[in-house]
Amino acid sequence: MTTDIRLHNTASGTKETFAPLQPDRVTIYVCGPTVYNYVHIGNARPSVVFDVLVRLLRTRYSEVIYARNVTDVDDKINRQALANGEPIQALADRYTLTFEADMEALWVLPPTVSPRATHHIPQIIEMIQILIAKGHAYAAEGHVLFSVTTDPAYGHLSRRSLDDILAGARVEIAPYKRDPKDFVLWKPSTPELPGWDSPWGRGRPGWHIECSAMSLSHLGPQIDIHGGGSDLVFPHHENESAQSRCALDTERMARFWLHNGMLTLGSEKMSKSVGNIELIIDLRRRHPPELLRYALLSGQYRSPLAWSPDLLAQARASLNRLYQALRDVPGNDTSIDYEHATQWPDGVVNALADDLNTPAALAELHAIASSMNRTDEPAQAQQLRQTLLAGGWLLGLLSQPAEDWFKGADDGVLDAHVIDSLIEARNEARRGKNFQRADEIRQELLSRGVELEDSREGTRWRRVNEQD
RNA sequence: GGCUGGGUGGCAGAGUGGUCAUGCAGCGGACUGCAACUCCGCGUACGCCGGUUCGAUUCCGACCCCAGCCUCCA
Repeated sequence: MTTDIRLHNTASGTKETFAPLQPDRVTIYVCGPTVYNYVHIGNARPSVVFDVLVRLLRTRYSEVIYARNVTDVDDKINRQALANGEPIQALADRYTLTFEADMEALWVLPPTVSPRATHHIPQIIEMIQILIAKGHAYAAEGHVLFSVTTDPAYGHLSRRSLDDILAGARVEIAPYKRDPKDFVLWKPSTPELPGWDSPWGRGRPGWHIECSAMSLSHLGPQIDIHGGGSDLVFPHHENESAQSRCALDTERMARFWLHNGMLTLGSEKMSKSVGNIELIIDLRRRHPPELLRYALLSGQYRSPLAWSPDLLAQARASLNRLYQALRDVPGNDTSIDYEHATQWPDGVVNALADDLNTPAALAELHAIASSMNRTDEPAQAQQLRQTLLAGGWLLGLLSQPAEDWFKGADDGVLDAHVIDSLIEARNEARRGKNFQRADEIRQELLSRGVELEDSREGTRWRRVNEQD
């Protein structure tokens, strides 16, 4: 009897037991980045969090179709391209590639499909036409707008009434809108901007309709899970839901709406507009990517997470402990295919099944590591090692050899051969009881970022990163 | 102002109506030439005020504080 997967559904505000629409097939859509710059670590949270969810789902369901889109037509992209003096598409392509490289570095498995908005213009136009035909949208002055008052369920996701939304309106209302709350499905483009011919003239899609069309194209009219950052609940997901339901005559767009909390830096949401961001590409230069991933998973996904140097230092120490256990029980298991493993550690699975409780899951990894450290039965130690690695796989952690974690990339200052020869010199001194000389060498190595450990099997070393 | 979510020990962060989270840091011990690693043991906690209860950090109410969102590209 496997534990039910329970997920917090934004639409209901409660944890619900997960069951897909089809018994053995799960569809999941997550809003990816708008590619107009390098992404920051806050942008990576949904990718990492939903990567863990997909890993968990894949242990239970034979087919998990995961779509994570790329928004590659957007006014921010247009502005940035203009500022750079480069073609818009070139800029979008470039940052799509850097985003994918960042995700790969964070050990995020590639989604099943990574649809791009510009590849779905016909589907977007078709969806808009359906909405117009059904009376849910109208064209005005080259724009097409969604008429929110035609959707009785509008507001169901963010749980606010139309009155609440109106009361909060703080922007100038365009004259062509029938209702202040109506939002854009299509807008006209000037000749220098990206545009496509449409029944309403040359233009480009609004942000929300892109996701509705891509989700429909790849996953169908109703999906099991829709994920994204909590800042997308309103208006983005509310609008997406309205478009999809109204165009497709479905009761719900997604069975489950999942939203991750924001990363904060300096007690405020990490965001480009505020300027308090840490780009992944910069963080990767200073820290092992796995450490960044551990840090992201150290908090429950719905809570805000304060990004700080201390968070990284603690992630480093925690990973040291896990890898230390693996280092003490070497195994030849690099070729194991965890996607086909049959045994997953119950503690980790149960923690993740409870609304992706990654902190509890990490605690389970530490419990397994402690058992490994305590046992003196080699067979049991090996079994625990496999368990730890399987649990680590679920979280997307611990999939590199322990030696690689501790020794890291050659930093160009002190290569491994030099370190090994210094260690040999020190051990020669130790054998001659010249402890003063031995300690000098150890201190010399430490000052260059290498810490030694004398174990029964010999002397080991690891790099200590003062940049965490 | 409205709508969400949250306030746990030095830090991060789970969880529970009455025994333990976990990691880091700290303290004592074992191991070690000394360290490191590891092991054993220890400590400090549930924002505030009421209520329910034999008993509340956990349930209920008020209050205070914090974060996110409040649309057409912030």
